Amino acid sequence: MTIKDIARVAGVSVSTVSLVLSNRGYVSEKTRKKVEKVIADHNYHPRQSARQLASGRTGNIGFIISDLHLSSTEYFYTRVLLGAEIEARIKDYYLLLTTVGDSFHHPGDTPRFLKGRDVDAVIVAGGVPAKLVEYLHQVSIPFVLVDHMHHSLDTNLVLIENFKGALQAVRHLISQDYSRIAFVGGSFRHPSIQERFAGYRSALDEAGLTSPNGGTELQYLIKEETSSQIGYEGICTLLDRGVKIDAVVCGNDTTAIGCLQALRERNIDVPNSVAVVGFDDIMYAAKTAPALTTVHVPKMEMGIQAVRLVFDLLEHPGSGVHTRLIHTDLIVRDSTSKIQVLSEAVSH
Amino acid sequence: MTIKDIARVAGVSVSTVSLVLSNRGYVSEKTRKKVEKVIADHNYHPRQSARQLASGRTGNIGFIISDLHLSSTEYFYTRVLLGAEIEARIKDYYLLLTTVGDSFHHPGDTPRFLKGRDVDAVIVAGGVPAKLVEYLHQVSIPFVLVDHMHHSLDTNLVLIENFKGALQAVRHLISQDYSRIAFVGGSFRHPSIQERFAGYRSALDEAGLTSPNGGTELQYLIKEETSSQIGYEGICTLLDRGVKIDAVVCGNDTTAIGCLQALRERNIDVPNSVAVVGFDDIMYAAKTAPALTTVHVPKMEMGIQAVRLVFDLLEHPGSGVHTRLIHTDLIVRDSTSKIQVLSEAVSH
DNA sequence: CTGAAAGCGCTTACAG
DNA sequence: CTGAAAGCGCTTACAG
Repeated sequence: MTIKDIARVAGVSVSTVSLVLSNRGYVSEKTRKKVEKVIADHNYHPRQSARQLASGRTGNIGFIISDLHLSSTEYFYTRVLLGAEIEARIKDYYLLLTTVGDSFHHPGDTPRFLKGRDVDAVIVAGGVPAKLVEYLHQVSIPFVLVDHMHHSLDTNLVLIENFKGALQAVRHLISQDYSRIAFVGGSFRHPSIQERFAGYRSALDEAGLTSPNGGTELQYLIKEETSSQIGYEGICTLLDRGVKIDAVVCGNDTTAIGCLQALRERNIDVPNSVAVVGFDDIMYAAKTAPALTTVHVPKMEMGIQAVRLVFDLLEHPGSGVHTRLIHTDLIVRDSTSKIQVLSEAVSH
Repeated sequence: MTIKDIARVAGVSVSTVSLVLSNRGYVSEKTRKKVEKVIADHNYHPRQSARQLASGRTGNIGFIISDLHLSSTEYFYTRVLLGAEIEARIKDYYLLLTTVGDSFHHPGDTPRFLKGRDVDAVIVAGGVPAKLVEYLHQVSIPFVLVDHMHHSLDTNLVLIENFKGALQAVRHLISQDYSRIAFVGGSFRHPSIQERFAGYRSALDEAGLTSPNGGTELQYLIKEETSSQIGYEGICTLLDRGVKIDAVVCGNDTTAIGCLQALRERNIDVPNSVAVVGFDDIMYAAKTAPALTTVHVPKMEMGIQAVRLVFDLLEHPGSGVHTRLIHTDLIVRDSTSKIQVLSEAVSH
């Protein structure tokens, strides 16, 4: 079945069927109904490739994510992708997924959907090489960075309330009478981690808890990709230095899980001796022992907002760059609740 | 730049350029070189949509996964997807991802890439409604089921050595002097779990460990989707029944993590009082306390094999159905190693 | 081994 | 509000 067949059966021209299909232009109610019935009766679906070729639009959105993010420690961007997929489906767009390594050189590393221009726009999730962002900018394809920024280019963004989230987490710790609050985090060049760290410091300042030397003895900051390994090493390093801490704020949940592991191995009670706070609220955060207090980030919502922003860009070209902030919430669980009965399964 | 421009610059016909592009037919070495140079010089890439329309092929593979698998407890199929993506890229195919719910009715739930026939073939990862499989069969599109089967249809398959894996896991437990070996698993209708359970029972039979009443008092089998919650409840149920166990084999790692949590809360020492074995070797398996002994399943390899099988089907239509078995390996970690020094961080 | 030409199934000005 | 026709950029028999 082609559009021609539908036109013939419905007794109208091909143009009219096309107008009905794309839901545009002026078609009389009567004609529309008639055509729609024939389409439904024959279970007709236009061929995407023909539409693409004729219209010059692809109906695809490229989704770029780093190898590391997708394949190692992160259970974060998968959910962003899922949200994006669900939103894209509404407007009948397809998501074309690809991964990039930690270096980028055109054309060897250029995602193939960019070479053939098989996408109308691109979503970048998480950290990628700056050169890739510059390339996207240079070829002037509409694109959105999710949970990532370029140091100088002004781009469309979907960002998390990292600063506020960390601030609230530390305020919570302080309200629970913790005062020697450390920070452990990897991926320190990632803007989200930097902002979380900044929120942490502001909260300490605000409470007058900043130590004379700036509190650097309480900080373990590493450039490497965030992981549980870094949390493990972070705690061990601080303790081995003899630093007195009664709480630790982590760059994200994965890191916090490593902290919990190290504390467990050293028989340090959480939360009575040391409290632990994560960030992201990945699924495993609720499964740790004790269950992890963390800052909830609505990951699917990030994907949804990214796709909506893409549609806006496509519909209103030349409207400048836009930023959408994603709201966070502190989730208080057992890892920061000092007074508790041990060995009791209440989380179920 | 279009194929016409390339032909003009190279001084050949459009047909010749097309032949060079698709790397088919007979083109003289000299002509080929000449054309390839022009293509490279102008950084020309053919428009997919035009190729698709003219050839009748889409260059896309549909990837279907259930909502539950992608969005809840599973960190398994994401890796299968990644492997598939990497392999598809080699032949310049795109993967079109979609999720399906736990019921399926045509046409409401039909993935849109099937409606418009935007894919040449389909990969189904994990459990999906039987009706969806029947629909794929009925519209006679080439498709491969990964880690899943239909009860009566004969389809192309990529399967795990579940039986052998479970058999080896239990043999290992027996060699470590465990003898009261329980099985805890969800998704009991899923063929992989059934096979794992069958392997477990065969190993017990083989060792003469089967109890008079068939050992059902050692089994906790649930139809619900596999999760850590099920592992938690499974252990609690068995213990509350007063069943004596010294080891537990789980349907998968996620379930095993729930078991570990329950045992920890009841202050039952793992592995000295009870050993725990998982299946899948998800990333978190190495991060649990104690680290989880499990059966390694090469998840990316499953995706790679699925895509290769798809290509075979596309290249050799009518060659019947094929099954590819994915090899597994037992990974022995701390959760089954009775004699160990406690509180020592050796896994790093 | 190479070229001329039809055709894939749509969209989009344009004319009426 | 509707129709006729050009055109999107390729592939593929077919002829030579």
